[in-house]
Amino acid sequence: MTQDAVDAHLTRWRAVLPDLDPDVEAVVTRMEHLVRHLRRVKERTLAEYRFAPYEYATLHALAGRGGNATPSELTADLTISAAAMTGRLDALEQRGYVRRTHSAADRRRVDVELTESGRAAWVSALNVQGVEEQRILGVLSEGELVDLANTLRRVLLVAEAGE
Amino acid sequence: MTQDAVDAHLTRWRAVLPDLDPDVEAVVTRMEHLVRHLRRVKERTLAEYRFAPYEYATLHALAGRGGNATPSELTADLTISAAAMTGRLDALEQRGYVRRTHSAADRRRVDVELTESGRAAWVSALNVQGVEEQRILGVLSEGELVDLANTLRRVLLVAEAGE
DNA sequence: CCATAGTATTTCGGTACCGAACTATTCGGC
DNA sequence: GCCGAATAGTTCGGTACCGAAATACTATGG
Repeated sequence: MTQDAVDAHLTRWRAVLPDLDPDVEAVVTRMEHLVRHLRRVKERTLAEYRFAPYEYATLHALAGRGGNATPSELTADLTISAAAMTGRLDALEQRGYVRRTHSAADRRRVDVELTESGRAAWVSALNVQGVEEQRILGVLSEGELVDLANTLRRVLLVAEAGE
Repeated sequence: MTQDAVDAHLTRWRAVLPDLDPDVEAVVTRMEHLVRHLRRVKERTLAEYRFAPYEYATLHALAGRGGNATPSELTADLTISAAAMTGRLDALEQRGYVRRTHSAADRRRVDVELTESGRAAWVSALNVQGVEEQRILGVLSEGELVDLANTLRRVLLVAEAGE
């Protein structure tokens, strides 16, 4: 079987740390590599659409809530600080992708709305998303892919339970 | 089968984007969640040892090279900018964890050396690493774990080939 | 050997982020 | 109804990062 970068990584580290479990380490490190790979490809794609990753992520979260949300909701969805969200919305408002209005019902709150131009920008970048995911996971058969998804669910449930 | 956070995520997004492949999306999103989960647990652990994540990562890279390396090597290993590495080494030198000396052979170069105190700090934090990885992957049998590692290798090889 | 090109590292200017302090508004108990 | 506690959002001070310019040195071609 051909070696990947993680096999090399493991060989190197086993010399320094003989005690680590090679299979556990291999699984964790491969997931880290795959996630980073997809993130990089995504960032390159977004750059073509003149998007910073955080700008796209914010529009994506807003679109996921139907184009209307409060800063708090977006802050929670993206797990960033409230201060960071203020900065992101300032920039997106500047570019005309979102609109902020004080809520009439509760004047502490702000309603963030995706503009037409914001939605158009999001969709155009979205349409090329997922291509790389399909490409790399396409090496697996449909059955293998489903098995993989189910195996990862079992692991994630343990992770979530330990929070 | 019990639902995890990703099942909920998928249900929510399929309403907005009917075209996405649920199995591909499930695998990718679960890997992202697992990697983030492990990163968070690790950061919490490191905080107990008064380590910022980037400080530990730098010592770890240095230890992985036997305790001696140049800033360029560490920069490449961690894929950060050279400027960032200068800042990290400044901080680590301040805390007495590394020592910088001008290389005698090539005076442009700097030799970074892990001090005794630096190695001790690294080892103490290292000893509790991997516990969470073992815990969540412990739900799989040894055979399932090996299968998972091999499946991910196949996927990662495709990712690496596409660079 | 000298000029030029190349390399290793640091410095500089600017950005996104976080936690904490602050402002404006609403809620809850008396 | 009023006052203190709670909540939504923004502002502020500080940090780690990046890309580019600067610095210091080494290699190379004539």
